[in-house]
Amino acid sequence: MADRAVTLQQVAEAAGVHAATVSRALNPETRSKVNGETASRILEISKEMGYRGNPMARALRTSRSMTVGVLIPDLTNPFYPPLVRGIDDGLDTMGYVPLLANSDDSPIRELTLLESMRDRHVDGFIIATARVSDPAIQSIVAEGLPVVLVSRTVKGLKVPSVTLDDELAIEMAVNHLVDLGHSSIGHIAGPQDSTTGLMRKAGFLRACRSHGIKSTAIMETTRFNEEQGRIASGRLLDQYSVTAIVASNDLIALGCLATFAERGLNCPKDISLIGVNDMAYLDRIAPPLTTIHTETYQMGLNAAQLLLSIIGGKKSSAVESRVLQPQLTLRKSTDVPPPRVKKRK
Amino acid sequence: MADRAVTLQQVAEAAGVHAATVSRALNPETRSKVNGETASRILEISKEMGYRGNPMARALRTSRSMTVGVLIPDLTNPFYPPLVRGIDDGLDTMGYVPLLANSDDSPIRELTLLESMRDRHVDGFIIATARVSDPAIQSIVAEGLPVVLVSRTVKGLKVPSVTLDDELAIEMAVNHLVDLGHSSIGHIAGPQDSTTGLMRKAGFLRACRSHGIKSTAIMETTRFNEEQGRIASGRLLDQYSVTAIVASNDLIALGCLATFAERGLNCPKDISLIGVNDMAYLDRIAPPLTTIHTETYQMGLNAAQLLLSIIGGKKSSAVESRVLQPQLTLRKSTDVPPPRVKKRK
DNA sequence: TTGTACGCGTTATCAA
DNA sequence: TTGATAACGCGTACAA
Repeated sequence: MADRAVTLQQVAEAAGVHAATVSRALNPETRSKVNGETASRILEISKEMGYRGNPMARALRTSRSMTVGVLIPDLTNPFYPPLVRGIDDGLDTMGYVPLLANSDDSPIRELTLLESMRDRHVDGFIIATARVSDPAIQSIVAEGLPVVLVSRTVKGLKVPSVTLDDELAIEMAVNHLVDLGHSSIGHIAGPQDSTTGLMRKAGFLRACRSHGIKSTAIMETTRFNEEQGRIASGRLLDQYSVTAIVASNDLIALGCLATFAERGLNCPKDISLIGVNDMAYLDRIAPPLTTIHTETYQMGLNAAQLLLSIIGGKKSSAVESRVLQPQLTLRKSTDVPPPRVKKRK
Repeated sequence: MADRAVTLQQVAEAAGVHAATVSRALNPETRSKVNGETASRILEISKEMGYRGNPMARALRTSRSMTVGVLIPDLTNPFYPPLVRGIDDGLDTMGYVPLLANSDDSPIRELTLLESMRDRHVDGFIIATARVSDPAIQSIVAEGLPVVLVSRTVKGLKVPSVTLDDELAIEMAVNHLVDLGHSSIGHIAGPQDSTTGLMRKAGFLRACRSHGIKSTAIMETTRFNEEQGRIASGRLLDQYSVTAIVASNDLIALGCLATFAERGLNCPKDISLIGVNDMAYLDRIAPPLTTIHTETYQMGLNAAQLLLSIIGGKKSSAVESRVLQPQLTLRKSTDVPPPRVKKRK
């Protein structure tokens, strides 16, 4: 049963022509250079024989592996599965295959992974682990390899990217809270070495300013996760008296909810909360989380499309980055502020 | 900046030896066949020159691609990210890289993907999409390619696998409910063309029998998802009067909760619910879901290890499958049955 | 339109 | 212990 792979040579012999002719006939790009009849005959024979071609030989010859390196922080972070799924589906349309790896947000691991993928001769990269300053990515870009950044970008690096309008996202969140009547609003900011954390904090500051409310109640986290969110929100509540919190993302928001529970705070009656991303199953938690929706799947799909266009020959500097629009998703974690705010000091 | 890859030839010239010698020196397996001094000299020079090697050329020559095909139903199903992460980490230890693809539980897509991966000369497969009868997988196995099944298996196919003890999992669920005093227990079974759905239903029947309770309140779904769970649980409640439901997995349990909400049923006061897998963030929903915990990450890690041992030369028939032990995780969706059960007929 | 010849970068086999 | 040589399977100038 275990036939060894059929080779071009064998097809050629069976068809009574030279291997080169078979190669030309099988490649759509060069098929025109071969007699129509013989071409279709070869096509038929190769199909009969179950010819598949050897991707290694082809890759060695063309130095194109038909693979793409996909780098994300951590697949078990619920933000990424839809993103990766979008990338997968996008790459699949052109016969490309992703080489997926998790960096756990470690710069050295990112470097290792990037180099390992480069050594495997991937045709390009889709990177979701970018930091504001990221030498590893810069060096990959400097080598001239096709790169698309997704979700996060590198400051000052001119590379195509697909991102959420992070500033706008937070502004929408603040606007929503202000509309409800809040004026003491806190922010749990994400890591400031990522553009998402950075831009969202900037958005918070700008929105507060535009509403004329002072915005000192800010705590930063070092990771976008629940634990960090729990700790930071605890510190925030220790130091400030706020009626609402804008979390830099949903995971951090989940941490805030944990803090609320610890302190017997009812959300949204005592305090309102809003997150960013609208990760899966947030509508099922208690309380269902109001959040800013991100089209994560589309983000991945777009990233794949951009990269494919670059691999296809388009100058990297000529492809324009895409910025996805955030969308307010109302649920139950935000409400009007409680009647009276008790000051701590 | 964009140096073209350093080749074996170039290192050889720089070291004043033949390329073959460099090859031998660089490969740990053959290093003993080369003079110790020259070996270390070559090693040093190659490091200096930043020699990386060309995986395509190597693969062409050795017909080993250092890649593994990983097939799952759908990455956005929360069960899979930890599984894939385990696989990733397991493969990474030996320098292998996963080629990930989603089948969406479509048999034809599974076939296409499997063939496409085979054509890419992956060194083996880790498959999480198996159906009870699965010709595509059988033919891959028949071709002699290394395969490890994970989570689900193919009936009658002698292939190493890593699975949960599905029957036991459901038995534990039923036992828990019986301990609480329930005697009218329903089951939302998963798809019966997957061993998980099948075995879990069998476990349900067996457990009921052992407790001497009749177990006719069973509804089957065609997919392991929330929507199907919602529909099936609706039908179950229309036809039977039960005080508790065992869902074949957590997603289905989520669907049950949706039905409860629709009908104004309080869980667990009016009806108890228990799921399987303990997917992420189930402790945050309302009510926190009691479930049977699965070590999903370990499952993936183990699968990778088994596959690597086969690729490493171990006879597939000689590696023993692993069966993971389920674990009852108590939360808030199960309680004693309501005082009086109103019969419908 | 088709065939020839070579090379992509390695590794394996043989001689030396 | 090392060097020479072939071969893995394919694509592509170039010649015919």
